[in-house]
Amino acid sequence: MSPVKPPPGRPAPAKTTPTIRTVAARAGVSVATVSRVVNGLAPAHSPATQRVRAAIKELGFTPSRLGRGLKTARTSTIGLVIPSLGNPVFAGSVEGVQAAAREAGYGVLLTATNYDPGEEASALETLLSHNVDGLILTVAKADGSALLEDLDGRGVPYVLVFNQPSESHRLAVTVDNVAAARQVVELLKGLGHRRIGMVAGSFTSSDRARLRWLGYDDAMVRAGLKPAPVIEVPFGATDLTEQVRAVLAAPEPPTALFCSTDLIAVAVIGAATRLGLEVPRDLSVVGFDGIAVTAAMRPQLTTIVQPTERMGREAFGLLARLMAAAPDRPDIATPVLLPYELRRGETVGPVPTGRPDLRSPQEAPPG
Amino acid sequence: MSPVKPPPGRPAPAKTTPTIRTVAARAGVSVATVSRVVNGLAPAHSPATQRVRAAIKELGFTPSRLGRGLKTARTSTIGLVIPSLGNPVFAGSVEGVQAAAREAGYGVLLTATNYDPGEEASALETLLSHNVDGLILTVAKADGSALLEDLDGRGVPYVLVFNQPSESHRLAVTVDNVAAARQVVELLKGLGHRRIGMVAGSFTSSDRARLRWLGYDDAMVRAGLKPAPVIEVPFGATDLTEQVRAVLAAPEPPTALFCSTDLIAVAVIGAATRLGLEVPRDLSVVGFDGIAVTAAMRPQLTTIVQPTERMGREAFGLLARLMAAAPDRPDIATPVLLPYELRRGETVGPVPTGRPDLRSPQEAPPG
DNA sequence: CTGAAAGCGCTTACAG
DNA sequence: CTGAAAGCGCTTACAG
Repeated sequence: MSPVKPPPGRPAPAKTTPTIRTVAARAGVSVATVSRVVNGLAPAHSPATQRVRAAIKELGFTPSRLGRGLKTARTSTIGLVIPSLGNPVFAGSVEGVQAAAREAGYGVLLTATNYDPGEEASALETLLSHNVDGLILTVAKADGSALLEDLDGRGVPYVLVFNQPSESHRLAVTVDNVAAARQVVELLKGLGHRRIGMVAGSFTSSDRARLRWLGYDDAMVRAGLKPAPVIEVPFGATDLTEQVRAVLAAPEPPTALFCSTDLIAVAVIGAATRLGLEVPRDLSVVGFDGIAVTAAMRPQLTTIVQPTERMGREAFGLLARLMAAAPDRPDIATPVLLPYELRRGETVGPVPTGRPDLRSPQEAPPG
Repeated sequence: MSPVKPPPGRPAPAKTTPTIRTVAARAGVSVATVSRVVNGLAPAHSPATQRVRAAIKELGFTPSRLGRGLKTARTSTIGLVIPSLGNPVFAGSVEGVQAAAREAGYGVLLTATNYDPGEEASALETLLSHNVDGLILTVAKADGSALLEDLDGRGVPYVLVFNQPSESHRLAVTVDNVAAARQVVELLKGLGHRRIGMVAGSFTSSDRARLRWLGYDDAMVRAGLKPAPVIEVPFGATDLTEQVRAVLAAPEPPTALFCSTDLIAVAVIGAATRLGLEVPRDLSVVGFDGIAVTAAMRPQLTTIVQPTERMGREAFGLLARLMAAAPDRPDIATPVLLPYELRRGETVGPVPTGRPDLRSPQEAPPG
């Protein structure tokens, strides 16, 4: 009566997956011998080994990770926690982690937390309940994080990416956010800008944003310039017209805006355009991250390019060492600060000599 | 001699993870009872249950998925295969899958194939070796795929995302790519465009690209217009200046370009800008996908917006039904075609009346 | 060089 | 309602 039947030629796929026992029977040896062959612990050319190899091939046997894992307390699986895939900068590190992990025979269990510190804890719980051997994390903040303390206490190996902890015992792969931000300010200053503002993602969701602000603030002060109050915007916001209008309508508006991420920079440029300004003629804009799409855009975004894929790869490398080391020797590896690159792009230019006045009538200066 | 010692206050974290046996001993019951309590099979208020619950809490016990998995042949883990995270359109579906999976207590093992059909097979092997309960895939092509045949043969439950197979027995969550592409052509035609070109990602890496071209071709013919030969570009290319120059330097160059993805559209707009053209004044451009960053850009990209996160969620929903069903009843679910939206944006306009001549001198028309 | 046996942490008929 | 026991697929001392 069933409307669709499989073609009669194809028999029911009741083929049960072969186990080590099936293989042993087929090869006429014990399961121990099969296990040794699979793990490379058997003599390479003995007749028994030959027969086992043949049986494995004929049966298409793959050892179950569950059985193995139960015995060895290892799953060859790591957990990866990131704020969001919506930002391609994280996509880059995920690809790096994933590629390195695959080469090493590890699986990657992925979770996104949507920049919500509350979700971080539950994501971690989920991953831990899947018996991951280690973790690679990008969290809201690395310093004084109860979450990380907890992980330390449990003795779970982990490595941070993007986070830049001040406590050096926490392993992290990142760039020098402070130095990079300083360099942005210096570039802008070199172009003649004195009033440089900063737009940043929410500090409570991103210690990187805060670090970049620190670098901005420091460089401004050193250069004898007055840092402007930071404009914090929520992550994921695509329309920043009102924020940009507000900052440009101030009495002494900035001539350049440093954004803590490329995504914010794109939104700022979009907002400026909508307000009738042209970038960089009327306003210089700099981002941070170096996501691919900003290289294709015209004008090409000026930004700090992070080696995201490499960051992911190196993070897995560190984690692998950690997982291989005895649990009481976590000092086997040290934090990694990777080089970044300031891509000059086309969104910065000299100080505008005059530009559309965005102040609303009632705010216009006397005269 | 070790330079850094843990503070003496904190004892060595030798705390061994509690097992079902530990809990049983603590509560003075058998492991069977603990198992029943954990799985909600014990009487809710019996004294034994109470004691077990207390012991679980005191010990911080979480059942090992390895032990459970060995018994039940389930890992509560699914595999997710996508071409690349570099394209945010996939990031969206990944987030959807991941969120739905987490809510259902499933872990998601992620792998990217870099649009390489060869990597698809090895990625699948890796995932299967991790004993995933099911798979969600975006592959190069769904029709006549040896990979999918193999999966069918093995009886592994899987659901496709983005792929739009013509064979209806393959479960997929996608949009109607052909219809959407037609709609783009109709929009352009309504604006007066007659010479509409198409730039597409490599057909061999993406059956979606081919389907969108099919829709384009069909709509052109129906409208009495002449379809131009498709310009295939490799995935991941950010500089399309030469390709765009070539197509616009042709004798009867297109006045509008339909791109099979947003990322390609962004690159095409960048190339046009570099060539001294203004979009949409000199050239109309339409994308496909609706990735977030194109909403922030000015001019805002005209594109087909796919509900990517929802696609991911629905895919997991289908897979969950499949995994719950008996292996011989795969007909429990049917393919899902989700609605898309044509976002008008700002990159399309009327046919240009005149624009910079991109033909090189030797190609200039006589006179 | 190879095998018999114990055991990793669970679940689940089977008794009682 | 609860427990004793078998067994899921492996690995690994321990003998031989």
